[in-house]
Amino acid sequence: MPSGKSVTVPELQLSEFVPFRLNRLAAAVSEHLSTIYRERFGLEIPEWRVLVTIGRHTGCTAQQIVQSTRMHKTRVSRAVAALRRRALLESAPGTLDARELHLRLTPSGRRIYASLVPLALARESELLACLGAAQRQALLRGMRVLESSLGLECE
Amino acid sequence: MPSGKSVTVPELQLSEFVPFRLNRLAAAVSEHLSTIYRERFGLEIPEWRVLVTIGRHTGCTAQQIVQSTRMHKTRVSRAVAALRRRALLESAPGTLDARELHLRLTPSGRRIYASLVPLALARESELLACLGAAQRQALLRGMRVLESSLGLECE
DNA sequence: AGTAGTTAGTTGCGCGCGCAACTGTCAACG
DNA sequence: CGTTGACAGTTGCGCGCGCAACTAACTACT
Repeated sequence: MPSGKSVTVPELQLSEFVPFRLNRLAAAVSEHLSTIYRERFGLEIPEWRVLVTIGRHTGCTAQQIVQSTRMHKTRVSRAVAALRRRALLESAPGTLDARELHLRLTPSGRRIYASLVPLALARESELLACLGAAQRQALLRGMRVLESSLGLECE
Repeated sequence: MPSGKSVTVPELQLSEFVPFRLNRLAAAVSEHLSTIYRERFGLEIPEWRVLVTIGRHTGCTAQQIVQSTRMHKTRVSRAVAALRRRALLESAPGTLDARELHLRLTPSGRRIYASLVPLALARESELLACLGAAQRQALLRGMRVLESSLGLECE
């Protein structure tokens, strides 16, 4: 007969728990990055994502932004509205389908895009600079596998 | 004299941009994990984190939870209040310092803790199961380096 | 053509978050 | 002691988010 002592409950240390660590890491990176587009250009994350997506895919629709960023459609809608208020993008109803709005940057929107992208890419490089080349490759490959396993593939 | 063509603006593909990928990955993992503690136990993420932390460190204070989880103190305060409402934890003012509240799980809180932790650890294993042992090690090591570089060390 | 079902995008609503201000307690210093 | 400043924790407030419901436009089927 076993002793009266209760079974050992496995311990969970939050700071070693991968889901928690991912959240914390993502939050810290976002925080670090947000100074670029928030303080210097008054953009929030959703607006920044929309701006970048339209910058690459001129004339794309809100629906395409939803698919490529996996943001909720209301979030996209509000980010587009905010950018339109600031005259950083224009929209025109599609000729074939009048429901969809084709979006493109205005000159001032494109100006911000052009000055923001190099800064963002530089920040990304700084972030990864603490890793050796092989380590960086391994990390990115691991992330890719996780993304694929979770069905996060895009485009 | 260079041609009149404007300099090529470097392109940024969001789905290749590490900060975006980290956010998306963390959100997907949280979503995947949340079914455990939300649907089955009616807990939200902050409550789950507090529960786990107190489960490991009986008698700890809110301040210690803030430090070890890096959550905002108001978020901790509200999570503690929610758990107390459900009688999953008790609090007692410190004998040495009456400002701090020492927190510990009630029997029913400990029961939930004991059934939740193995499920969460299993989910973490499932998540990482798509990676080979070496790949997993490399990913975790890379994350550790990033965390350290961003000052996210705990305990 | 007319109707039903679907899709693109917007909006009202409730909620959880972080900020700032607050209460209560402790420590330091004259 | 009394006062001043720091600290633990709570609360009022504004805001951005996602859900659900909505409008408008397209498609399909009879």
